[in-house]
This record gives sequence, structure tokens and C-alpha cells, in this order.
Amino acid sequence: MIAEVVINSPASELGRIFDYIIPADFGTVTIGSKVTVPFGLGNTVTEGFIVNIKEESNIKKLKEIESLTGEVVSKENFEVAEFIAKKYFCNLGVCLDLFCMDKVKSRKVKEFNYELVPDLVPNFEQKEAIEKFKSAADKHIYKEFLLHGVTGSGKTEVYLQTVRYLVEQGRGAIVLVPEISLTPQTVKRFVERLGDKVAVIHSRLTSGQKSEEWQKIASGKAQVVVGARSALFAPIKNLSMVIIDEEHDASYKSGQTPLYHAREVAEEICKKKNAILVLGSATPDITTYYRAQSGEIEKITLQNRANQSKLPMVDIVDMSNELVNGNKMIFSRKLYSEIKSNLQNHEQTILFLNRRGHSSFVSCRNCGFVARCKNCNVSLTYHAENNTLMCHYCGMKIKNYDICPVCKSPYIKHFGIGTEKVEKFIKEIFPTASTIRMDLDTTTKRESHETILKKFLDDNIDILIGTQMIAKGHDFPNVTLVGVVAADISLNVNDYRAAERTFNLLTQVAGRAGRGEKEGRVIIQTYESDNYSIVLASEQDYENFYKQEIIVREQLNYPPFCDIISINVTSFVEENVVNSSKVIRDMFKEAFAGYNDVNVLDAVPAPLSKLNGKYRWRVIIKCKIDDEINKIINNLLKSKKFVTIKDVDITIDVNPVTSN
DNA sequence: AGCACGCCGACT
DNA sequence: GTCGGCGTGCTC
Repeated sequence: MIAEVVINSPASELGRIFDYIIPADFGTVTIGSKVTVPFGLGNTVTEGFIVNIKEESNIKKLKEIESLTGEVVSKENFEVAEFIAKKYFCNLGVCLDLFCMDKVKSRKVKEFNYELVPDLVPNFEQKEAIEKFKSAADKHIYKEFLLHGVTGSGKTEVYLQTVRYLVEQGRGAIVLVPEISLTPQTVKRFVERLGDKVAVIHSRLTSGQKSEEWQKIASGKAQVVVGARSALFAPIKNLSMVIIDEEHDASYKSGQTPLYHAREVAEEICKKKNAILVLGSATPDITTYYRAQSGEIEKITLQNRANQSKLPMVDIVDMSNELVNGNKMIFSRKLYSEIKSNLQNHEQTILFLNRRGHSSFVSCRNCGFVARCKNCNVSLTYHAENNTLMCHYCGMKIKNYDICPVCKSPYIKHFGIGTEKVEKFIKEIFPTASTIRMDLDTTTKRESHETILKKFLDDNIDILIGTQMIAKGHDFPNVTLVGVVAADISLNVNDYRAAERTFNLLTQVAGRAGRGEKEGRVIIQTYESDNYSIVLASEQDYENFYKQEIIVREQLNYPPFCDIISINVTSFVEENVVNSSKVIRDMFKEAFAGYNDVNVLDAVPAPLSKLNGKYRWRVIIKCKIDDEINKIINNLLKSKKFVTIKDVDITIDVNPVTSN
């Protein structure tokens, strides 16, 4: 017998089908089986999947399948893989592989051992939400919900009680949380309530641990999986519900081929398996909310904080007024005095600044020289800790300049603030205050997120200084003050989602204050004190933010009113990227001639025009993608005429989440 | 993405 | 003469 095999490779040239002989001693072999095959002139052992079985082949020289790996993608999952391959313009092999155990090599992680604990009593709103989910799941049909709940409204409790109900009936659930909030604390809440019915999948598991969890799920012993994006593909039996917590989070978009979005794939999976999909967020994705408004998704709102604690008081401070009044500090007089009173009252403070390092750029006051990365088109960030200038994109480090490398002037100035500088300032102004910093530098070098957060909590550290990784989900009852040092950073980015991101981030950070008995205060420092995303975040007013933002999106024709297809072209040779992206642009333009609603934009350099030594250009197509448009693109990509200039890499990203 | 084949320069 | 640079083209 002959098997049609797709190779597990993202290379578009290998997206074809290859015929192989099924050795007679393999017995019955099913479609969806993962195999290894000898491939290419060197007979490299390569992974692939059987996609069809037939009697004969017109290929003369056939090789034999080397082995069956034992993994088989079910028919339903096979169809989901086909959906992903089609939607995100990538090879079927890599999509099928999503449903298989990957071989992760990572450091060890400690086991979780928790005592089981008796459900909390839900409040009225929570109870209503739980009942709605239960009755929808009982109907065994696909339905999608948006659980829109303010920070601290107890969404997790709603998930837990619904999942528990399903588990008691022998049904299964998948719970996705953002990469960053997959901490032992999050896991603990699920394990405490559901015991060994829960499997946990995250990136720090060793391959052995991961296969153990996978086995627990496949055998039906674990009925629930909690994990990041990839847990969506776990072999949960009797799947009744998928929960995507913090559904607006960017980590739900995969960073490698296939560039899928977990929300969109979850929809397909739930449709196939007649399961319900629950999207939870305090600050839903604009597109999700739009769909809820149109009635496509049922919206359930939690307006109150679960433990009765009040939402914090938020003040916006315009920093240009501070300057006018002679205050050159990075802290406004208001924030300064609030930090001071918090220190006196032994209450904790969080200072948020979404930029790590000390100074974001370094230049010579004499000749104007700016320190730039030689591999990437960005300026270097000064890190005082090790006296280096560092590229935040490729990681390149050089020693800090004492004198200007061009004109030898000693007047080198460091501009812009990062978390390192904030910590240094605090130590100068409040020498007795204890501080701890949490950003990429401190979490990769010294300690994990958990260690830092635990220290902050247990040792009652006065001030936590951090980047966006402090914004999510953590519960610190003694934090009564949150200071946003510079709210404009995420606003001044050339991206149509800048306002949405700023609103989300500020709302989430503000939500860290006043979760305990004492009331919380938030101070937002900005130079754009009347910007709607800042003002409305300070009022925790999602509804009105959405109303404003949706108008802008419609006027400028951005999602949800259209999709964005980004064709990214990179090469070490600048000329090749420029020429190739122009050729590609013309090919798409031709393919869509006569389609007035499809807008193929001119080839342009990417905002980050050089990264790791590679030049980056792109072609953006704006249109509402339907089956016909999808087919045209897929056909063009597969056709012989889709030729590009040598030495260029091309990737296609449907609705990218990063604008770089 | 690999890997081998093949056609030119540099070296023993 | 032949070793090896990488440009080109194929993978059942």
C-alpha cells in the first residue's frame, strides 16, 4: 500500500504531498498517523503525517516509511489542522503537529502539592454567569460567550465552578491563560479545587513531565487542562468547554509557523466538538467586543468586585505642568507625596513603567552622535547595572561610552527613563525604602517571576518597580498605591492598536491597587492628559473607550472592519528585499485586479527596518478575508509563478499582533 | 530547510 | 592536477 505523506516542515516548497510505500509488516495504518520517512538525497529522517492511503502511485522510485511514531491525529483534529493551514497560509504538516506532543527541552520544575479546598460562595452576578454556562454546556451545542468583568470581579471563580460541574459529569474542559500569568498561584487555584483531574501544560516543563501530563489527559484521568496557548491542542476527552482568560492578550497569537490565533482556532475546535467557548477579560479585544455588540457572541457582565472592595481612585497628573512649576523629577509632586505617605503607613506601592533598562538612548551633546545597534535599526539602551549599551531586539551589548566615539567629547548624555533609573531615583529620594524590580533583566538573570512576587508579598517590600509583567492578575492585598511613571510610552507607537494597548495596560495596572480591605489610589503620569485612552482607563470605563475606538477603526478601516494580511520579506541583502517585495506586491496586485475591496498597499520597509542584520520589508493587504480571497492567495502562493528573488525569506501573517 | 552535485579559483 | 568555495536545484 502507498501512503500520501506531508512533511513536517514550514518551508513552503515542501508543502506538497510525497508518496511512500507502507511496509507490509506495519499492519493497518490510519490516516493522521505521524511517521518518520527518509527524505531527500541524504535520506534525512524527517517527520511527517499520512494524509491518504492508496493502492498505486505514478511515482517510479518510491521509498518506504521508516517508522510509525505511535501518535495519530484524530479525524476531527485533522480537519482543524486543515482549517489552520488554509486560514494562515501554511503547510498542513506543521498544523497536524500541533496536536502531537512536542519535544520540549527545559529546566525542571517542582511538583505542585496542594490540599483540596470547599468552593467560595459566588455573588449574584457570578452565580448568574455560572448558571448560563452550565445550561449552555448542557445543550451540547457550540456557543460563544464574552465574560466581561472588571478587574477583581472574580472571573476565575466563575470558571472554576463551571469546570467543576462539567468534571462531575465526566466531561472535559480546556482553560487557557496568558503565558505570563501561568504561575504556581494560578495553577494552585485550579489544583486546589479539582485535584488530580487537572493537568498543567506550560513551557517550563521537561519533556518527561510534559508527556506525563499529556498521558494523563489522553487516558482520561485528567479531564481539565490549564495551560498557555498550546494547551488548546491537548487531547481532552468529551470536550465541553474552552475558556480563554484575558482573551485580549497578545500571547494568544503564535510567534512561529503556523501563526495562528488561539481564539480563532478555539472557535473552530468548539464548533467541531459542540463545546462552548468562554472569552474572559476586563478589557476585551475591540474585535471581540464588536462581535458581542452585534450579537454574534453572548455578553455576560460582572460589574462588581467579588470581595466588595472598591475600584481604586485614579488621578491623572500632567507632567508638563510639573515642568512649568519647576519640578524636574521623574515623579510628580502628587506621586512623590503619596509614595511618602505609603512608606509612613507601611502600605505597599507598585511603580509601573513599561520600559526596562536605565536610559532609552544615549547621545553626544557636542556632535549629536546617537549610539545605535549595528545589527538592528534601533538606538541602544543604557543599562547602568553592568555599564553597558544594549540592543533590546538582538541582545547585542557593548561597553558604555565615557567619551563620544566620533568627536571624543566627554559630554555624553543619557535620555529617557527605564525601570532601572526609577529604582535608582527611589533609592536616592527614599534611602530607607526597600525596593524590588521585576522586568526582563531581573527575571531572566536572577530570579523567576514567582520568587520576586513572593518576596514582595512575604517580606512586605515597600515598592515594586516593574514593566508590563507586573500588570496581570496578581493579588496583593497590601498594595494601596499604584504609580504609572509614564503612561504615554505605549501610546506613541506607530500601530493602530496603540490606544487599545494603552487602555488595557493602564486598566490592568490600576486594578492592582486596593484589592484588600484598604482603598487603593492610582496616579497616572502623562504628557497627554486628555487622551481618551488615558482618561477612560482612569475611569475604568471600557464601554466608552470602546465607543470612541470603534469610530476610529471604522474611519481608518482597521479591524474589526477589515483583516490585515502582512507579507513579510527579509534578507541580509538589502537590494534583494527591496526588489523582491516589489515583485510580490505586483503579483498580489495582479491577482486582485478588479477586486475593489481588496487594497494591496505599496511595499514598504517594516518599522523595524533591520533586525539581526536582516533587512525587513513588507506588503500589507487590507480586506475582509472570505473564502474566495483566501483561495486566491493560497493558489498564488502554490503557483509556479510565485517566484521571488533568491536569498529572501517570506512569511505571511494574518492579522499580526506586533507592528514591528 | 538540508543536502548533493557541479563548476571556478588557490594551492601542493 | 585536486581541494573546497557556495550557487543551484530537488526532495516520493
